[in-house]
Amino acid sequence: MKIATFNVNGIKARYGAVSDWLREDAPDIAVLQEIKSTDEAFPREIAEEACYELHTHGQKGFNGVALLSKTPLEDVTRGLPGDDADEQARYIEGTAIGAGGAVRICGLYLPNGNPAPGPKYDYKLAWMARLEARARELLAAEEPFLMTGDFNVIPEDRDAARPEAWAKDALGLPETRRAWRRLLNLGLTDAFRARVQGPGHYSFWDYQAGAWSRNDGIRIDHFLLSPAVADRMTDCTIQTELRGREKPSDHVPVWLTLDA
DNA sequence: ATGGTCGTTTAACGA
Repeated sequence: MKIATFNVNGIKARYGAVSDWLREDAPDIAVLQEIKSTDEAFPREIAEEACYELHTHGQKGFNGVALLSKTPLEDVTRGLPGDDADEQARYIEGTAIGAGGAVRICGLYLPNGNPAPGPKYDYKLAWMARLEARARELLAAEEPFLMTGDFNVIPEDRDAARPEAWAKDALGLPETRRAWRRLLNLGLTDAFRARVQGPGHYSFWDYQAGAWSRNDGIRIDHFLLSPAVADRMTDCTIQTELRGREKPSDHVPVWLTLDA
């Protein structure tokens, strides 16, 4: 089973790119972020024409996440538990039933948090604490799961071309990295880092200042795997090539392959 | 130190 996460930066602007990607690369499950669309305005035919079941959790103009699956997902839920007043569409879960067993897919678009310090950074840290609580629940239930999406977290210096440029940014601040390590310390696996240790592997390049042409990137799109799912991983790769195409997103897909 | 680029929505705001 192949699962891909992709921050598309607007599903309408990326209609052609995402449509081509689904047909050519055919993930079994696609986890999308920043659809920037309401559920009603989402172009459903992008999924239907490529034979995907579609589940969206959108809002007008900003944020928004989606799950696309070749086979039906069970128990789809929307929103991250822990704050009933949170109106931002950043989280969706569904259970995939594969030959290797059931996996709970948690798709997320973690808050950017800039400027830091400030209320937006407070919201990011509170959101990360809620994500940790959700991970604890799933671990306690012994439910195999993965959390994937745009985490807006640069885990370590090797995950940025210029780490010094991010040291005081909400994506790279020590408190952000501590919250990330709390997730790892629960026993979750950073899938890409379990496969590749070296520097120079990124998933985002800013549109500005020729960041892509200078390979001035950061790795912020991740897969975190529960122990049972980590045991099933056979590969994890970044589809860097997509960033060089016409009218790209500023993020590229990250892929996870599980046995069966 | 500033501005540089996109997407959504149409004057800024978010990233």
